[in-house]
Amino acid sequence: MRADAQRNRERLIEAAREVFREQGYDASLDEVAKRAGVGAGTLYRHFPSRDVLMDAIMQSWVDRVNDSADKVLVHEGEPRDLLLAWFETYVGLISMHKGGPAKITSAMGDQKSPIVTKCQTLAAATQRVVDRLEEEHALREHIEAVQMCRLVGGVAAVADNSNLDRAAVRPLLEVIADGMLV
Amino acid sequence: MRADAQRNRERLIEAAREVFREQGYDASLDEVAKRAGVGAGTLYRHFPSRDVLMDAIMQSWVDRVNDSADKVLVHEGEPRDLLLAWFETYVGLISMHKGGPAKITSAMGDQKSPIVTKCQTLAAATQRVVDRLEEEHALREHIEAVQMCRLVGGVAAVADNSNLDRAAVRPLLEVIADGMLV
DNA sequence: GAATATACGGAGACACTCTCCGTTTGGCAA
DNA sequence: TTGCCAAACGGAGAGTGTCTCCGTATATTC
Repeated sequence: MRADAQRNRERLIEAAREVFREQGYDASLDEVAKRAGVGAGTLYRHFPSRDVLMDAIMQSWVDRVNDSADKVLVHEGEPRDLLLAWFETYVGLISMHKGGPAKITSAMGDQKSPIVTKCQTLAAATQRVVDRLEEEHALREHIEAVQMCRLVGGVAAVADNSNLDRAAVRPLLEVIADGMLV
Repeated sequence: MRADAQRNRERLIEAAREVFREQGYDASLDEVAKRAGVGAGTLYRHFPSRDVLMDAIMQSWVDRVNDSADKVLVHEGEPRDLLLAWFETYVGLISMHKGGPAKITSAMGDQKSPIVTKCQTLAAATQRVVDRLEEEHALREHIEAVQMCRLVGGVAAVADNSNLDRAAVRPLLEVIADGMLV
């Protein structure tokens, strides 16, 4: 890749991160291009769709997901606490941008989505939590990581849309946890 | 209201019903106006926003919600079956249009939403189910109807976005039910 | 330093929302 | 029945956003 192309790509990602954080996932892409100081054509050449741009933004996020799972899994204690800690972490991770929860959760399981890799990262991290709980025989049968992602993602999407705070989300997560634990 | 205004209003609702069913909640409103054979101005005079139009479409739906709750409540049997029957009914009711689940669920609890009345109808129907289950002492403590609506609505939204079928939704609803029952 | 592939920029086509205002019409009073 | 006018209509067009096309500029290679 040419040096100027590389530079523009990075500027665009940085600008998009800013704009999306300020205005949510629906922000104008022309605004992103303008803020990056490039033409609209340049943006669309690098990132043919909003989703591809989103995916690029989230590179550093992948590391954060894995770190968070590590952190949750070192905690010793009740399975219920572990599971709830992961749920709250999960909600936090997918709620970085307005509209994020719905976007990510609806891509969950769709192999053709531009953000598959992100979903797989999340699913894999959740799988680690599931594995741990299964070792401890704490989970009911037939509970799969993808179901966890969908349920918790659904709650996160509702919370995102309705501007619910942590306190309102907690009991919803508790219901899900209680429905999954023996 | 003048006779022509009344007629146009009805035509618009009918056209919107069609267009939204075909193209989802995001369909073009100009298309609705065109299909109804009226100008855009007429549409916006009758229905200042998409939500107000949505609300009008759903008039007949209110009756359906109440009928459905009646039907579910006559069934004798295990509390779990009753609850799951209501959940599946609920998902069906809010999934009539693409984008409906997210729309309805995010308006749940927002007093300023143009579709409050619809949400209240749903919440009231759910409350009837909650009341029945509480009579039977089948529910855990601190379970509220609005939480049920949010959880089940979240699942419905995910299913809507990801095109999940009934079979994939069922286990998610079971987790929620098990998390709520004693 | 010339040649060439690569990338840039932004004008503009297209789509959608919503408003404004000149025109038309339904309904009532005489 | 007629004439009036408030009520309602329609659609052009302004505002905003998406995305493409292609003439121009520049990084890289030899």
